[in-house]
Amino acid sequence: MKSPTKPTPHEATREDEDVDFALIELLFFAYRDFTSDPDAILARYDFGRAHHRVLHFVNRRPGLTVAELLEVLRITKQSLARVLKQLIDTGYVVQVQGPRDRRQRELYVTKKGHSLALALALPQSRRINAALEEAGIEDRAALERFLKAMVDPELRAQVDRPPSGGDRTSERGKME
Amino acid sequence: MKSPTKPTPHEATREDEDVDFALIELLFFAYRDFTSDPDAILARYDFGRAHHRVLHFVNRRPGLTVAELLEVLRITKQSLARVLKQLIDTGYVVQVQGPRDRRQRELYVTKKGHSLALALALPQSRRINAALEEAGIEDRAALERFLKAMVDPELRAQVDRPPSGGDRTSERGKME
DNA sequence: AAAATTATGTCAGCCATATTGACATAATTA
DNA sequence: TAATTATGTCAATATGGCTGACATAATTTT
Repeated sequence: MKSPTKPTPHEATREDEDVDFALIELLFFAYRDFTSDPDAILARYDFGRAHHRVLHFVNRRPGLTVAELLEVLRITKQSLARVLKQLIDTGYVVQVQGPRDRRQRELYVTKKGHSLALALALPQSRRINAALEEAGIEDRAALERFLKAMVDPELRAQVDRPPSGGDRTSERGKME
Repeated sequence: MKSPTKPTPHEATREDEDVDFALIELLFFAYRDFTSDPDAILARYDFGRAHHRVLHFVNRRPGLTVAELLEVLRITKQSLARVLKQLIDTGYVVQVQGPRDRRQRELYVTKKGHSLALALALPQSRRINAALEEAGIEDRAALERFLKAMVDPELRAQVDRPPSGGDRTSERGKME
């Protein structure tokens, strides 16, 4: 009857039950709105999400090198270049020659950059807090464990890297 | 001493404590890897993430109209156009003239589209399940509540819309 | 010391995905 | 009949990715 080449609508099948569409969609919607918060702010600075991500990680990991930033963002050098240059040219980020290895450029936010990073993070933080309360989350640690477990195992080191001590000179570098 | 115009590195301040950087970053990393799963598959079809999102929602909300799809994806008609056209031309999605309003085009996946949607969702679902187990999540409902609470309140209706009953003809439409 | 490697920067070009604004058509509603 | 609505399409533009090639300086290896 129905030629197999003529496309026709199709119903869900039994296998659909095996797939966790609920959480897949919830993650999509949650992240969609989570990232929408800073957009309005960024537009006022003629910045985009790419600038946001760079600024965020430089703020959180002061002294980060270019190579490390590329690994965290999972983008290429060329993709980073323009965005980073703009942030430097407009005084949000500075580069410092690496003390151990002078080829490296350690990245730091300026006061201006720190302020903007904070301003961008604030609405996101508020959204998170509101959601935690609204959902009546008691076990916040469980939520953190879940999100961390969503990360590729070999990349989880990136998650644990936030500026704990303050002195990062001993953390990185293959001084053998 | 230090001219205020010359950018210099800057330290974290007290306000940083008020911001939930931990969860902000966890969301970033979790979502980064969550979306990376389907990419390898999509590349084999010469599709991108835009195709994935369209296919996902058409699969999950059969009979969705173009306007509804635009609202869910939060993109413009023109952004959708090319991607949707490609999916239709290659037989993954079909349009059916709306029965109530013949201006509308109801969107449906074909069998081919359904298969691909499922194939794309599978690794994501597996990642979620692995993370739930690994994190020892007992209260899955709490996680769902949290994610849903992250969504803008006025947009939460979109979250609840998945095809529950199977018969969707009575769910939507403004028949009073 | 010379050679190889590494970290960074830059150039040129390409692609995917998003945007806005304008306009056309058909169908519905007023 | 007139206005509105749902969709489609055209043109132009922006952003943020990509690859490949090449240059420079600094470090490491030989």
